[in-house]
Amino acid sequence: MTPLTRSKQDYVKALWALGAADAPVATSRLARHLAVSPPSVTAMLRRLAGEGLVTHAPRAGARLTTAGARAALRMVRRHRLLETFLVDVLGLDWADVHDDAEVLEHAVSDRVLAALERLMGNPSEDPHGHPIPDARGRVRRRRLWPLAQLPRGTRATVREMRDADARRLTRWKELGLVPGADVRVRDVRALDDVLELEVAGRRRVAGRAGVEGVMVERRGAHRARRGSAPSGRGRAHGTRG
Amino acid sequence: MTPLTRSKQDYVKALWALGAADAPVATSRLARHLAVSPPSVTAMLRRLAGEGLVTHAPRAGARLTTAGARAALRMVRRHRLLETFLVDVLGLDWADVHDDAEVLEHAVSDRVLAALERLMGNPSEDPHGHPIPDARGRVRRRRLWPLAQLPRGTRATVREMRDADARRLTRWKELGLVPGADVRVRDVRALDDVLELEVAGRRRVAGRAGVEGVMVERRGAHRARRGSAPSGRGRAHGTRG
DNA sequence: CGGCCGATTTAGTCTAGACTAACGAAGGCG
DNA sequence: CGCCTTCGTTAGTCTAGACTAAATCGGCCG
Repeated sequence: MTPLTRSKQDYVKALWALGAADAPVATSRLARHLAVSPPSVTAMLRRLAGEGLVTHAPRAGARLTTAGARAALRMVRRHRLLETFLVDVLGLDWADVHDDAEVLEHAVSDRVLAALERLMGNPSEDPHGHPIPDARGRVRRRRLWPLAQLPRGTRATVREMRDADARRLTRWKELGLVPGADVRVRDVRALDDVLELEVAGRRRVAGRAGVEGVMVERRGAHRARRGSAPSGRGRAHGTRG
Repeated sequence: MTPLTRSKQDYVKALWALGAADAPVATSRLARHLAVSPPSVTAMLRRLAGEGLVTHAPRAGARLTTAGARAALRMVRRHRLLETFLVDVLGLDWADVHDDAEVLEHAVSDRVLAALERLMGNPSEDPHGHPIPDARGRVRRRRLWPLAQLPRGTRATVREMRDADARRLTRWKELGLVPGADVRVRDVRALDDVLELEVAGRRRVAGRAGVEGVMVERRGAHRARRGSAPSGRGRAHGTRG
């Protein structure tokens, strides 16, 4: 099999990020995500289908095949290992490493990637808390909830920051919202869309939209309630990390 | 100015490597060096000339302009910093890092490069002994001689290994020919093209061609003799490191 | 001085991947 | 039931960078 071009790697990765569960991904969504025109997507999907990486029923969106998912996870793994390297070894700002990783993930050889991994002691998650797939493409799955949707009184631990936007990440860090941080939902002012939180012991106020993408693990007595669905992956603006 | 594409970066770098002193570089030589057909070179030289990076009198070879040399040195700097990183930080084999650096030099951002440099404590040469240009593109110049051309009795210190071929580099390492090693030329058997050396105290025999590319600094009493010219840069098979 | 040879350039194609413009299907609404 | 809007696809171009085949330049030799 021909090795995938950079572009193809980007497409399968995008399909993986957008393809929650099993729903096919719409051409236009993929186009938007990749900042590319819809006809370009159609053309590329045809090529990828030809290589057995996606299935593409015309006018019905695209879905990764098993081989496609494998290729995608390979890229996710590379991306996350590289982000970890950039933050933990090179000391770059976690809010800021996405774009570099985005380029490097296509450039490092398997050999270099393995050496990086060894150097870092085989990390299991990246700086944003995302689990790093192993070399065979297996990812740890967790039951995570969006912080924005916890009911009042819940205690939880921040686990993943699902956003690649530097400004939001920086803001979250300022608020203390980083993987591992303890949070308690002091109050939910639904009409205002405002959450009153306690993060690592400090009171914080945030809009629901402002913490969209902060994923937590619930702690203590409370269990999931009717309606607050656990989430495996990606809402609207994605799991790009 | 548009940022250079990967290909253009490769061309200017090749021109720099092949353009000893001031002589223009022949199309065919460039083609061979880049593993590309001569017409492709002609076309690319025209483009590069259009961007002011080379001068290209038709049928008279090409030469880097000042801007072109700057661009080339930027790539040389990146290449050498990356090789140093791959060897000193990641622990890869020095014989083996060329190809990885060749890819990564086009991919790392200035920010990441700066962080790597900081991490390594601003190294001044790469694992093969090549000086690393500073951020402004200045390179330390040394008076170096090809080991293969020293007269009998000379003592010298190995400084640079000018070859990117993994097998030769490995062999040199086995012989003890690494930057910093002390060498003495015990005998020159000109007719056989054989050198009898003492490397770090051990006797070694090598063909002249076998050590082509090993550059040394002369030590002790001897001075340069008529005919053994000092060399700034590159012989036939290049300064690719 | 003419011819030949090798090096270079011209001419014409190809590929991946993008684009715009325009056509067609399909669901929501009047 | 038919129309309109939206989304997806088709059709046709463009770019960078490569290629092969063929033409041409220039120098060396006889």
